[in-house]
Amino acid sequence: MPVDVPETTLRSGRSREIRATLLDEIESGRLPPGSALDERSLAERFGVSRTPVREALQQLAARDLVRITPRQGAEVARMSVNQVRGLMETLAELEAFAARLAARRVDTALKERLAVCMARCEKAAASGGSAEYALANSSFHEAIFKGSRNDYLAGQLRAAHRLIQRYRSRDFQTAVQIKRSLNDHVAITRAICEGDENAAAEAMRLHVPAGSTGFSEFLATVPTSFFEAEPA
Amino acid sequence: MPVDVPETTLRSGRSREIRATLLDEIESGRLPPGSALDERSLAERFGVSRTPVREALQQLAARDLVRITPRQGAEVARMSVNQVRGLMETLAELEAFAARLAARRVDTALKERLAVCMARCEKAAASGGSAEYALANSSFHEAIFKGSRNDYLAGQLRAAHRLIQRYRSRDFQTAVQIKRSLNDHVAITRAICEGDENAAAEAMRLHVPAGSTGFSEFLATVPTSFFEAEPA
DNA sequence: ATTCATTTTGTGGCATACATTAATTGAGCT
DNA sequence: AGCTCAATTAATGTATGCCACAAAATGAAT
Repeated sequence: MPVDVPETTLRSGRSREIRATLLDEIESGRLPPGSALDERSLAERFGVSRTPVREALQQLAARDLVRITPRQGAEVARMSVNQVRGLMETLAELEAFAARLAARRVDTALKERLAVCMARCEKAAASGGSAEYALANSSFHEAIFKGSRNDYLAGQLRAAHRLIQRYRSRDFQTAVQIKRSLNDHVAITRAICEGDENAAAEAMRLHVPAGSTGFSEFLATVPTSFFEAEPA
Repeated sequence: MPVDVPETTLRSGRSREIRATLLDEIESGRLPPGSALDERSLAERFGVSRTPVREALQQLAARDLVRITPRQGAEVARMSVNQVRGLMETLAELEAFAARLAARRVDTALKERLAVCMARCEKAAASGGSAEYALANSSFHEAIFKGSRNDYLAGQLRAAHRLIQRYRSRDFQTAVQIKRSLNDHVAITRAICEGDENAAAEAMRLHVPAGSTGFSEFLATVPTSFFEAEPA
């Protein structure tokens, strides 16, 4: 089917574009865990052949966001309860370590970025928008990732967040949760700015709902269909 | 149609087979960082078309073992010195955390596995084989990964080891290094078996050449061609 | 001789066609 | 009717070819 006028002509990056779109839809929860990913449907939807779709799926599968069963197709990956627990446990530790490094290596640029993010969080908390606060919260954590000055660590943290995100989309629903989060942020920010590693790490560890008792509460909010049978 | 010898006819999993082979060759250092990965050459070498080769490369690229530059081809990924530093730093922390969890959750099965691995390490150290000790060392660490009872953490640790492995293939060359490693193992094993989390974590942190002063020594052993220019 | 524009060539990206296998359906039998 | 098994179907896996882009090679002008 010749597309008469080469309007696009940018014939590079189709696969990446598809991967990014699927990634966003999986992360946001529009494609919940267990959704079937039919190559033909996706190809038709994106107006391309199956080839770039397959490549996008392969890459997402290598990142554990998609599960490809040979000869049986692809679906949005499900995690077992134990996997979720392990991921949360590890995430808490990695976030705490990032906070520790940020405190160890803090400079004026980081302090300014944290101040900006905190202002944004407070504004979002005041306006009461749940989605708005979630975004502000992400920017706060991202600032700490960068502040750790450890690109590998930052990458691992982003990957872990991508995996857990869709299981957490129900966070920040209540004003109480937002208030608690904001208080934690204040403590974390102070510890980092004072260069107190241990305080920063400990404050962050408590902030992530895994070190504390929040995990069972958290699990209760996740639809059972999101979970995989145990052996994984 | 007679006279049709079915050759292999195991026509399923071509792509996975290729991926596994390339993974092994990258890990082992037979394909050092910077090696060009030409799709047509690889296809010819494996006796397949470019399609499964491409899929294997895409998956390896998603795991940061291969770098694909659009319209310019693939090569075995190089890391910048800063990336190596960050990876080692994170690896030390993750290993320490795994040791902590193993100490917290230790049972008789883990104690037995550790005893077996320690015996194997001592035997390898006595026989003096560098490659042999490296394998025994891996089994020791793997036992701790399993002992952490955290599959996600174990997976991240294995991935990190895969990334750093080819930069470390020159470890355990001298008897002094092996002796030091073995001493560390003794301390780690004792702490885990006693259920002393803090001691286990600290002993492991010192064991990984990153927390201690060993990093510059380590860097000195890596060929400069393995490194990427800084911005990454 | 050096530099810049042009052509050439090689390689990657995507589409299309074919092969293979798992799921499905329906006929035949108990 | 229920079950078994085979033919069909539908989807994945692989092969092949065309096209676009980037680096290398070539040639012209300064």
